[in-house]
Amino acid sequence: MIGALLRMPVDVVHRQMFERLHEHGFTDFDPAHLILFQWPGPDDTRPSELAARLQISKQALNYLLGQLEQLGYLERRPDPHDQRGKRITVTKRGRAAIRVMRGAVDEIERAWAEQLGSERFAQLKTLLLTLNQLTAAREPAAE
Amino acid sequence: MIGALLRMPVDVVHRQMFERLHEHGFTDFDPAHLILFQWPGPDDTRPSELAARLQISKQALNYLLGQLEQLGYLERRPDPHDQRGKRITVTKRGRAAIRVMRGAVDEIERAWAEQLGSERFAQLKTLLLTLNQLTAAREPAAE
DNA sequence: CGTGATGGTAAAGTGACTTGACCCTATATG
DNA sequence: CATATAGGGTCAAGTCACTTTACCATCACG
Repeated sequence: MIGALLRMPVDVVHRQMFERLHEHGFTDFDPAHLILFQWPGPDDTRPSELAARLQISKQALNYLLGQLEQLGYLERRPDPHDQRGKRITVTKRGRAAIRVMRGAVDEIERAWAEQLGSERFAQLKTLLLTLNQLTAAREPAAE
Repeated sequence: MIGALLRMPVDVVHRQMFERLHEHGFTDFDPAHLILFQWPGPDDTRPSELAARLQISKQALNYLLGQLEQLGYLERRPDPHDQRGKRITVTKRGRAAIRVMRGAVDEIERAWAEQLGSERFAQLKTLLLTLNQLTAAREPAAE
């Protein structure tokens, strides 16, 4: 049952993000694009590096990059240090969308802090953080 | 960043479940099937009711039910009280798989309780639970 | 009864992926 | 220097968990 307990807040965050994105006119942003903007975001990273981090194939990433480039959220430009490679650059529009998403998350956090009380909410965050660190220690991230 | 904090434990639970399922010979169980076995499980429910609960279309559910029936995890039998309807019945094999999944979750919970200390883990669960209740109150579940 | 709602299914389409094959450039080795 | 091998990226085709559309069968009701 802990699975549901954890899953539900994630859903709430996602819903809030899309609600706010929609309100701010980012109606072309798709749920599938979210994965790309997970912390710390795609700015100034190489596609293959990002694909590895996100645990999807280079092709799948490229497919999403193509959409997001066409929508004007980011650009793929040649890597100056490696003739083979590209680097992803988040555009102004992309940064604006990120701000909206971060704002939505902040909003949720404030609401939760208010409902739980700020010290209990701080506890929750600390507990989740240590849990992350503990399990991250046991499961070395893909290199 | 709270998104990542919440998402990661969910992933850990899923990975553990599939590891254990695999070890117990349920190698044909697919990640897509997981949604069907979310609490409280599909046993003795009608397909359309379950589809509504899971927020997917009746057709999508039926597609998954077909697979799981073929794999012997459950059966669709006519509803005795309604000639139109069916009822889902979890088979012996299905119940065995559920036991393995629940066991995997228990295992994770014990590990976390050990790492965080049992009273801090209890705190975490309580906090998540109240968070769920609070947000559930604000967002009435689909009827 | 018959009319509209409800439960289920068949068929076709969609889209986010995967696998496989390939090109180009970089790096290492003889 | 030459050549092999590895790494970064892309094109093409296939897969599969869905959705949309359309439809049949049964139920509840006036």
